[in-house]
Amino acid sequence: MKPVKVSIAREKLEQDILAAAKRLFAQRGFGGVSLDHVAKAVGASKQNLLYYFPSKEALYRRVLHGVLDVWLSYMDALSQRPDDPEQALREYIAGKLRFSREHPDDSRVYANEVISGAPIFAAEIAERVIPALQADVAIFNRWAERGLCRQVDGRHLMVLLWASTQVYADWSSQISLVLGKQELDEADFAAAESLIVDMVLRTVLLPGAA
Amino acid sequence: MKPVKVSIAREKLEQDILAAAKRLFAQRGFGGVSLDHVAKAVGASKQNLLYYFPSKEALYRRVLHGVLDVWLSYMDALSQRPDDPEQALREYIAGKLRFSREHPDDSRVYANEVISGAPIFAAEIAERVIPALQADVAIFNRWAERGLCRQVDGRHLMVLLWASTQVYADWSSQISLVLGKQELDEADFAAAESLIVDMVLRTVLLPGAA
DNA sequence: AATTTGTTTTACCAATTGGTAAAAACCCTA
DNA sequence: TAGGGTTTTTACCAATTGGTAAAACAAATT
Repeated sequence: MKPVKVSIAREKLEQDILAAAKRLFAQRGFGGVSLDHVAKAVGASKQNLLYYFPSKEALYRRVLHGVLDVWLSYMDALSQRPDDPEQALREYIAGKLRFSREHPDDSRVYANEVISGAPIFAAEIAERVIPALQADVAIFNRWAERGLCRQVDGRHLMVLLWASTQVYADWSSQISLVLGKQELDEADFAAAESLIVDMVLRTVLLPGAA
Repeated sequence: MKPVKVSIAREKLEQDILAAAKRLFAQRGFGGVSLDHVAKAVGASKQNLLYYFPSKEALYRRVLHGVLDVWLSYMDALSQRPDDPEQALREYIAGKLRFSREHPDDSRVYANEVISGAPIFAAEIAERVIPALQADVAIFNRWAERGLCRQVDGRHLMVLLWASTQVYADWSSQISLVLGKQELDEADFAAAESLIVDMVLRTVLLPGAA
């Protein structure tokens, strides 16, 4: 078994291509991006790009795979605090909003794929996202059973959490218009976080809890 | 001033083209759709299509314009009940979810445009959506002033309402996976509505109110 | 220095892209 | 039924699309 040797230069160009492709796919979707766009964005030739990624779909899959890695890495906050729903939810929401802030293009690529009906990534979503989600839902249900929180449909609650946090990445252009500024800043994300946390805790926590 | 005479056939084909274009733009975005796709979908030739719509962008603008009409028509529920926040919000949420259910492609076309940064429709969004939104926010603020509801940032609340209702159109493929069914049905929308209404009312209504 | 391996460039390709020009067919009314 | 306007078809076009084949170049190994 030969060790896979990869030169620094190769690694770098490959990463550059992936980064440029992510930005373009986020903005224009799969169909709106040509290999030539991506190649020009990194100062390489289309044929050189095709040496690294054998087809446009292969490139897209690689981008999407990386996006899903990032997306999922922000999703395991619930399991970190299995006995404290309030803190767990606070951290989950904060994490998801941080994802929107730090990785808006990842969010947009993902959103584009999902809006299109996930023609290419349905299988991987089913294999990787759904189990992660079901784990989170299970945590909810355990809290409810133990009397730590109210009974709510965890699946719809998760959908609502995704929607209300990722909208600050995917819809940032429109939200900027709404807020009357060029782009969203820290204060906007803080305001969003406090509203979402407030809503979710009011809904999920027991009336008695402070 | 000649009366604009339009034959039935013409009207029909034009509407067919717009409908097919909407479906395709919803699924693949602007860049992912070719005039030939649209033409084939309605059984016409590309050149015939270009007789009705002089360019691809013109077609897209017409589709988007219609989408915005529909989108806005579901947005004025708040002003209908200026003295009853609870009922107004219930109806607003119900209406927005109905929009997601009845016009998912409109929602997706709009989402695609916004995710792309609204390159073509930023001006029209600023002219038509933002005023409508500001009117809604003003209604909120008046309620709060009159002591009918709690003080919340109406702009972020509206964003949250858009996000949590439209996600049931734009992300229906993923939500279906989450719920383990082929497509969303009435019960799913009812569950979503009850959760969203519950959350929003808990957040917006005064503690004293029933 | 020669050879192997890895990378980039040059030269193509057929199909598709958005769009134009003009001829042909259609339809209504005088 | 002839004419005029409306709609559709035919015939193009240059540019771009994703992709292939092979030659040229570069880097490491012997």
